[in-house]
Amino acid sequence: MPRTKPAPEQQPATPRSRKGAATRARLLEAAKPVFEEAGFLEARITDISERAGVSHGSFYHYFDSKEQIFREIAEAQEAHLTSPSADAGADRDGDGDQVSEWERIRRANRRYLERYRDNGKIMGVIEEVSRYDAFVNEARMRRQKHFADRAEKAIRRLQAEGAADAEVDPQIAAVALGSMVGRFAELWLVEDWAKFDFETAVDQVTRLWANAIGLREPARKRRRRSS
Amino acid sequence: MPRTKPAPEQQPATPRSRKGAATRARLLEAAKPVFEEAGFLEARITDISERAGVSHGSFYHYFDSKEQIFREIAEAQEAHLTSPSADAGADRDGDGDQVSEWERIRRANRRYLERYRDNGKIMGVIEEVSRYDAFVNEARMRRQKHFADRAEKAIRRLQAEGAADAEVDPQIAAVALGSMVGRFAELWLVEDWAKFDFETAVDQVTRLWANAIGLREPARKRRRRSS
Amino acid sequence: MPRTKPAPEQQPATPRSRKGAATRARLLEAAKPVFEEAGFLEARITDISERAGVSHGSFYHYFDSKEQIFREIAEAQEAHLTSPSADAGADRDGDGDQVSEWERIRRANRRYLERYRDNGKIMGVIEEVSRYDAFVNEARMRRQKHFADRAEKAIRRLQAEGAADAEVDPQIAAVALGSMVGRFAELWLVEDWAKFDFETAVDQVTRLWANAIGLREPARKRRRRSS
Amino acid sequence: MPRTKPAPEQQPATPRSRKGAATRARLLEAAKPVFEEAGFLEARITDISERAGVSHGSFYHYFDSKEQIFREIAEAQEAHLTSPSADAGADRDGDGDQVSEWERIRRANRRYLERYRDNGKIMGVIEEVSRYDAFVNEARMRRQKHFADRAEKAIRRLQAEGAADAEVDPQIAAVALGSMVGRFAELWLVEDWAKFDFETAVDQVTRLWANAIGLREPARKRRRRSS
DNA sequence: CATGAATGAGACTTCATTCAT
DNA sequence: GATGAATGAAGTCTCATTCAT
Repeated sequence: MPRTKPAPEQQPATPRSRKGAATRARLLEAAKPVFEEAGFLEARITDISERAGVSHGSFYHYFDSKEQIFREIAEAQEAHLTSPSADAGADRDGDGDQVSEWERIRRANRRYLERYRDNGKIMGVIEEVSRYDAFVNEARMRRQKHFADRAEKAIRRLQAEGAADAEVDPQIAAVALGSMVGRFAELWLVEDWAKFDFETAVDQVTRLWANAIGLREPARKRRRRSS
Repeated sequence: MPRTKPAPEQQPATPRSRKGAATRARLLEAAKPVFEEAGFLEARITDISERAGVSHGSFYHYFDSKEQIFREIAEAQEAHLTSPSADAGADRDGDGDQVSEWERIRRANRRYLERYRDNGKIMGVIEEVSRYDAFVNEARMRRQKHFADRAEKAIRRLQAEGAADAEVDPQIAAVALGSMVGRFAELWLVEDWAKFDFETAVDQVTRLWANAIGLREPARKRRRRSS
Repeated sequence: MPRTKPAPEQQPATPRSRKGAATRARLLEAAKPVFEEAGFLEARITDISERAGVSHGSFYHYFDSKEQIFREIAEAQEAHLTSPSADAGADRDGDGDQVSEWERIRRANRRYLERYRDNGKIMGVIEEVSRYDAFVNEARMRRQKHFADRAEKAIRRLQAEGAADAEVDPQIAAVALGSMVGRFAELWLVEDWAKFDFETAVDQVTRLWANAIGLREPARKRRRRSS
Repeated sequence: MPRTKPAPEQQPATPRSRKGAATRARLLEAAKPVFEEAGFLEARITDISERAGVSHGSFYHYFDSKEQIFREIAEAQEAHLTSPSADAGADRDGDGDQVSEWERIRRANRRYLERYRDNGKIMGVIEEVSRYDAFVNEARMRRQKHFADRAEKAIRRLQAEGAADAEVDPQIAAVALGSMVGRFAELWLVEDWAKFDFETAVDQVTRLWANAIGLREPARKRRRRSS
């Protein structure tokens, strides 16, 4: 879909001095809210440089174009979305026991939805831009792939253990369920489809996911709704 | 997200003469492939009128703007996507028996995916434009709502019948599963994520959907894979 | 030398109406003096459209760029420079006799110098632009070739008749003598090297040319200096 | 024709230290190939300083502007073109005899063409720049004058000796013949008009020149064609 | 001396939209 | 109804030059 020129991979000079690096960072910082507020198309270079407190020309010292700087922002955002959880021992519960599969899914979903929620605005713009900028679209697809691959592996493992519906095609299920979470996040947190309680939404998405692959909810140690 | 001017609700003169109506139709016909090939932003009025064999200025006899004509196309497309199946007695199988719930879901999914597939290009553009045109976005949301409402009702009914997981929140499930099918269609049929066999994909999405709400696959009358 | 992009051969729409043709012509007319006064680099599109009394955008309705319109002017100028003499029977003198070879050379030189003089300003700009615009340079080279070819043929003929120095290489002589007249015209009429009486200059250049190829001045019917 | 600002005659600080002088020289060295490859307009200060291995800003320690540095290069080039022959006793032949007038002309032409050939690229750029930089144009005119003056004197002398066509106007002939050699060199060696054997070209140009002023080829001591 | 960050004037260009014919 | 000429706002981008460190 996206129809963009190949995009010259060469940035115009990485800042060589400390001051330069600071200015570049300032521009990036300034650009994000501008894009969030105005959207990609309406955002003007001037808005960005003005907000960063630098001249018009300085912008071009560090970035080739509006596309260029946005790509960098999108890239960072996508990386953030797929970065591993900060908390160590994420696979243990409070008691140090190995958490259930169900819980593992819930945690992944919660993490994703939290991060999406905290960056809803820019996520919306990424969705927009990815439709006409091949580079940004590619970054988005990489995110999808990342989650799909993880999901596919998990499904295969569970099927092998006899813990999941053998009739499910792991590849298709991985994309479809990734789509479910991704789009649900967008509708809920960007498009304001409805107000859902956060933990409820996490639980529900998790249940749908688990059900879908035929995972049986662990009998004991049932999780108590938090909110 | 989408930020568009209110959009004056009045079209510029509905054609009164037969000739006028024909020209208008010609423009609409011409616009679709132009948008498909160039995307919304790149498409120029000139391209459209040229393709329609009409002068540049004539365009403005019938449409206020590029947005205007696109909205009409999007509207039609969304209507098509949600229009009821053409074949009557869709809820009967070949033998005239009431079809199973599972089968009903499959048919809905197949219909949606078929229609998405046949209009993949323009669907992609709608996705794009809905990000910055409130009107188009609204049409898209209407579609989502349409499917969500139907799904929600069905889930409630099945839960009441004890045929679906009572723990599932019908409202959230409806959005999430609608998202699943919608986004899966986009990734598969617009973004070329992977090549799936059509019927296999339909079956799989159906299974995921049914599993997710805890629907049990009908024991007898099992459907034979077609392709 | 000249380093220009290939130059898309397609003009943006030949005017289809009489009015359009008039506007286009007005722009061409306006462009010439602007280039003459400001030179190519300093000339701004705005200057041209303003002088033509049309809006900025109208310019782009008819021409792709400053280069584009200049090329057309240069092309016309070069064509003018090489166009045949208007006066019929140019090869007869007042008495209807066939004119001498010497006289023929003089007439060609006079014609060239007259035309160069009458368009000195724009010729200077062409010299300039031809250094960095391949298209204009090509037009200039075509002019050189035109004169060189004619000269070469004449020299060969005269050598065959035994009326010219057999040791002269017709090809080299043609370029060199063409260069002599061309550059002399530029220095004299564009660079204001010195003030020469017009007819004297014509006579002298003719003499040098004729001498150079070893042509003998006709004994009788000697031309009386006019000025 | 050339329209440039007066050009402040004061250079920005002649380097006082040895290191400074070296840097300045490095910049000059670097500038020449840059201009040759990119032409004047396309050449950027950055290209030059980069090639010289100096920072962008340093350039301005030594030169006021792009014009400034080019002028210096052009000046040097013009000086080189008009500098006297290195070989002493240039007016004697191998036997120590005074060389003929014809031979003297040939030597001057050969020297000029050799030097032009060895610096074709930069000569082309000088031709270009002289069209819009008064200073460079002046240097070019000085060259022309230099040769014209020498030629004029020679012609007068020969006429006085009865060895040249008395009807030739020495002043006009000097410019015209200088133009002939200058432009011929440009067409041949810069514009690649055609491939001529070097010595043949020298001979031919010499013959044309000598013929043009009515010089008789020396009867004896005839030169053997070398190549 | 050297560095490289910062500046900003100013031209080009696009194309949706208007309007006279 | 149809035509296509005319408009002009608006933004992008370049690069020589300045200047603080």
